Amino acid sequence: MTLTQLSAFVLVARLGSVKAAADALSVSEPAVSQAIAALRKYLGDPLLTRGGTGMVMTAGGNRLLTIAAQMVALGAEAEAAVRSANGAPEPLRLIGSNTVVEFAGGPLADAFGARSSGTVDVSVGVAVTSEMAALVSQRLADAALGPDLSGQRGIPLVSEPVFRSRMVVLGAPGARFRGSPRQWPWLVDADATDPGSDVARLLRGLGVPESRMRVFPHQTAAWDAAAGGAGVTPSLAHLAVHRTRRRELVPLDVPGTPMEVVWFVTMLPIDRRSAGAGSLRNFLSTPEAMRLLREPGAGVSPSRFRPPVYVTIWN
Amino acid sequence: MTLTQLSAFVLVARLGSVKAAADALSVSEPAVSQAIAALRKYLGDPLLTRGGTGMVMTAGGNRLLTIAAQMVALGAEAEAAVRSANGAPEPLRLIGSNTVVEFAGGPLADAFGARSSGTVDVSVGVAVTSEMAALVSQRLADAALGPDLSGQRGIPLVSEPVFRSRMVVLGAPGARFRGSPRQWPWLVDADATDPGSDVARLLRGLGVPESRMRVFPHQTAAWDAAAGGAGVTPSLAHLAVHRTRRRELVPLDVPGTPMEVVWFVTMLPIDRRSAGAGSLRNFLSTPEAMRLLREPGAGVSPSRFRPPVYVTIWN
DNA sequence: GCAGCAGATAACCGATCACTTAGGTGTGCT
DNA sequence: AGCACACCTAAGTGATCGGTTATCTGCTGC
Repeated sequence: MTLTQLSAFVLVARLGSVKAAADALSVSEPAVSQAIAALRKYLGDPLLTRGGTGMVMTAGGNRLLTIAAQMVALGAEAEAAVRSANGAPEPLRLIGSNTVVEFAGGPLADAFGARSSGTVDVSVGVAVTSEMAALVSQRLADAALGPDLSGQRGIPLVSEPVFRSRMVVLGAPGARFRGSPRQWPWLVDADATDPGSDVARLLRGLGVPESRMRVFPHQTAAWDAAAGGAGVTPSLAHLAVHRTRRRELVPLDVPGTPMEVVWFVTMLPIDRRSAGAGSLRNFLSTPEAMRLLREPGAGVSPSRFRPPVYVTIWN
Repeated sequence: MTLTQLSAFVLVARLGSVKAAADALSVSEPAVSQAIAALRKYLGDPLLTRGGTGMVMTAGGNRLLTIAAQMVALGAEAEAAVRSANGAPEPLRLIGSNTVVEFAGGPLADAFGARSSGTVDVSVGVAVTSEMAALVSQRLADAALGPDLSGQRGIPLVSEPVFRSRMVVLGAPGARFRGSPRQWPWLVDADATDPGSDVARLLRGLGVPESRMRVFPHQTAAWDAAAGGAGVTPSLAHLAVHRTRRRELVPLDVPGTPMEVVWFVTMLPIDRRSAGAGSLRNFLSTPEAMRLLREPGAGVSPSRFRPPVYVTIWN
């Protein structure tokens, strides 16, 4: 399986014809035909078969197309990235759990990018707790914002606390729920699906079964639903302060809460750290960064906005 | 540049040593050394240089690492995907603009997945309007939910209206803003950064400059900020109905609003459509789907939850 | 039934890949 | 200085890649 074979396949799939692909690549038709044949043999799947009008993909071919298209594109990207590396701003990849990124990701990236004008290019990603350590130690991310990761066996990482808060359980002022907390309807954000998150820990401690949870794409949506009386929602106290102050939501008396929560920043040891990562570390201990972490939901300017990407481990 | 060369590079970068990588691959040390040499020559960058302790990456090497790691992983994934294609559920990729996915993505995927139990595997992605047509026509997505895409030159796509709403501008009941709308503080979601979106069209029409916009990661966060009096926010009327009913937000009198907005579903023509895509099309005209589109923010069950991914074109 | 077309197969060829063994070179340590 | 270690380079080898031309096969349309 080579990249040339894959790009031949992608082209045939898109154009629906071997001949057309051969013309596009300006090679002979058998060259393309053989590339496909090699893939077929290697993967043990016909991938494309002759149909009445053009080539038609098998189920396997369909799967391959999306992946192969990415590989081909990445190949080109790799070349471009390396060639333009000198003089370009240093990329800095910051990952965090869902909640952290939702509230602090954008503003942090915005502020840090502005401060180190043009020399670093910050991007923010959402990652699962269990993969954070690996992502940082394998240099696929420069810093992780989330729980303490220093204890990992054999991986030399440095975790430092940057922020403390308390997790409480909120509900609409009027609403009453029956039975013990484990029977209440729990409205949670995506963090709850990450077993290593603080929310998941709290829910496990209370014995809440999956059937009593509804997952919302982000914390703010869960608050909205809770304010409408649909259930209760676990939340960091400082993030919901506007809601609690206006009494749209009030803290409920739930065993185990308020729960102490600490956010750590995790990086490689100082001597293996990139310059950008080092100055991010410094930035995180400034009052400005503290304020951004504490104050929920400030928007960023359009030119700086970048959607967070879900990062998973590419082993 | 071959996949074997790239995986050798990734391994050396991770282990920090050519020898260690060679051992891990159980080949001789020069084999790895030469793979790196070939990459160096091809890309014209040292990538890794000898440093006091272990190999240290150049700027170019750093860029290459992230991309190469993905390529290697995708290679393995491609094999697995094709090999397990028979009998596995058909993957169905639905893309939409930011707002659509935020409110309707999860519930739609949840409901459609449940209805066609086990035979399709729905995943939802966010895409930019300008890339939607290409993504669908190149079969990198099966359906797009967003504006009408049928007019594109030469690309045979079918767009059908599935939903109508009106876009209004909302603000906190008490708040007063000075001057003309173009000088107000506008709190927008990520859709506003997509020039093809309805929000961007509205803002352009009003002549709002970038400097007067603050971008929030999602619409709900923008509402929150607007309810706090920080500015005004454009929004689809039906999505904000809870807020307007509770009078946390009220519609403002802005020229050009309310603006008619229609969501279309775009797919390949019927004869080129996959089975899953066809039944998704049918599902979208059921009352259940209509209800999901109309009613904002229902959560999904934890086992079904999947974070939306940002999809871009892989050329 | 047959021409015409598109794709597969065959036979062949030079270039490169991936790997080996052998020897050269740079760096850190005692 | 000299040793040890890790990396690089050289030379050689079989396998495969990527390409060609020529030929075969299967389908479509008339």
